[in-house]
Amino acid sequence: MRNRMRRSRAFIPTSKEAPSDAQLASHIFLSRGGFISQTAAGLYNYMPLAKRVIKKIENVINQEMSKAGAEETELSFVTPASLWQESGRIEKFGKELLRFHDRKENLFVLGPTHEEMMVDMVRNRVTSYKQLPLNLYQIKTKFRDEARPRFGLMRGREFIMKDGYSFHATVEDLDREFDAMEAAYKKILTRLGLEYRIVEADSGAIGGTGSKELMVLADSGEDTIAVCSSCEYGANIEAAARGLRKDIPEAPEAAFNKFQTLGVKSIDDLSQFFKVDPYYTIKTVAKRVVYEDTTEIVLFFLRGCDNLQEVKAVNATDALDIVDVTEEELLEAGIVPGFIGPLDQSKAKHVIDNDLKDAKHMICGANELDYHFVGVDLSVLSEVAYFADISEVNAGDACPHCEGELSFTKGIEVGHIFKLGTKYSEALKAEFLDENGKAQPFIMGTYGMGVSRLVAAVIEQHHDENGCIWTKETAPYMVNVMISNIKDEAQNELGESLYESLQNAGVEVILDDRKDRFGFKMKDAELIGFPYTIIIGKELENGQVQIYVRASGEKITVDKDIVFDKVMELI
RNA sequence: CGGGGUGUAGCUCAGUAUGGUUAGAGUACCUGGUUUGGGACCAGGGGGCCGAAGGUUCGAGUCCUUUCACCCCGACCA
Repeated sequence: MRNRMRRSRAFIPTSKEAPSDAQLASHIFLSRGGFISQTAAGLYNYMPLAKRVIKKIENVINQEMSKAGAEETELSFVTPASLWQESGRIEKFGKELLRFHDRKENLFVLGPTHEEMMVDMVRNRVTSYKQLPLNLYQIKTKFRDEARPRFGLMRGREFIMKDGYSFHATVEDLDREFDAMEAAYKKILTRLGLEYRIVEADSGAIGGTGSKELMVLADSGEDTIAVCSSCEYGANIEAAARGLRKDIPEAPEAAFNKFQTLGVKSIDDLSQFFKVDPYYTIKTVAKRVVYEDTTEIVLFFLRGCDNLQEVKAVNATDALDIVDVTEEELLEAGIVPGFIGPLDQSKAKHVIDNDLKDAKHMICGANELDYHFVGVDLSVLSEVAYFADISEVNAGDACPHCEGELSFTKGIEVGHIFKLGTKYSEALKAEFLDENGKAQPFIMGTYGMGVSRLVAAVIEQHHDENGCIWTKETAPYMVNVMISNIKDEAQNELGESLYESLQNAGVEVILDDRKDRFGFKMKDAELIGFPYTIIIGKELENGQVQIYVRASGEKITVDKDIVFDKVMELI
């Protein structure tokens, strides 16, 4: 049977040059390799090769979800805004929600995630604890009108995501399912051939607990994650915790006193002025904290050697957002920039880092121009002040779980799972009757995985200067049969017969039967990244062909009669 | 959403300070020929509303105004 998986007939528009705006390897090679084409900011067409890769990733996800007992669904992409009003998220999501009216002037949004839709589908249809648990998912295009889409498939406005939602009668059952989903996600990433890390994360605007992100490790990743050198601990820097500090510097002995410190404002100046380690100084970060309808100045206090982690700060203050504050605004509030200390609780709300609880021998601002206190003992504040974890971990800090050390690495967030609890089921009044006949809101979990982002992530982790290197489970074609010179009868004949026998054996194979020269076709094969290319060329005179292994770059010379068996063995 | 940049051939870009033949190059494409183990060579050829609208001018890719799009830094981002 003849088919069209011939390079001479296929639509695979490769090119030597990448779009001028492409920065990431995945963006460059997916564009050059004829996988994707851009239509507008953050919008891409998937050309045949990309579509094949996407299908392969989806297959792996479907298989593992099926094994884990989850059922596939597909919800409408256009969703009524009324559901978003019901959950209260229409305001929170803001401009990322693309809204529009239909001909009857009803308001709709393009689904950026489908909690509301899924809960709406299930409510009043699942009404008894006997019907639980339930795990439903879909793989579908999502749309988020990102303020700044970038990096090709990595961060588009339109993207494909697998989003799953589970419904439970008890918290224990949710915990069980959550662990099962984590295990399934690990299997998926392992099968796709990715090196990854599961990290603790901030649950963000969607709310919930037990938040974990699946990070594909790559230098180009947008997220910074802290990982332990000896145990499994890993966390997004937004949520990373640390153990007790071991090498505490020698404390400066001094009785409580006020010192004149002319013009000494920064931590650097301060530690030099008093010749003490910044560990014993108190850093103040003043911010304006934004709530739904008000804002206020909040002072965050940390050890001089630490930095404020803004996501933690937002969580600690229960705020919507945190923005910078100007010196003028501080002065207006009676606060003296450069000389702020935690001993005056009257001017603004204070949040003190946990690591400062009961700290002694400290140096801090005296809330008076050009004066600092030394020998400060913060235990006086233990009962009155508000303490929280607001500091960002540093490389070299101790692991919170073992004797190891934390270091930073970059990751691409390809999955996020967390426990929603009853947030949406309560808002949408989705309830079931429990064993006592009492109405209870569903206890929910949610499990997301970025399919189109995974396409990019595979390439970020697997490429070289010549192009893509697809893993076995992601390759658009496993074998590329290349006829070096199509005018050569013998080469042609062998190419055609190998092409056919591999197809009959169920191998995904493409035949490069183009009239181009050897070098051109090799470069093209490397750019696209087929795992194996059978080179039928000059060596055929000696009855031999070569198998080019894309990942290693090696060329295995084999007798033409055993090449089929050899390939079947390799793949 | 703030700050900046760029729009000229399918793609990558010159040309715009100082307005003036028929708007260029490389690459890709078509024809013919030579070539066939690392993105070949020779010859010929097609391809453009110079992002859009308005204006200044005898004359605008070039100057002015408006607008749209795309990109970069930041903010944002289940």
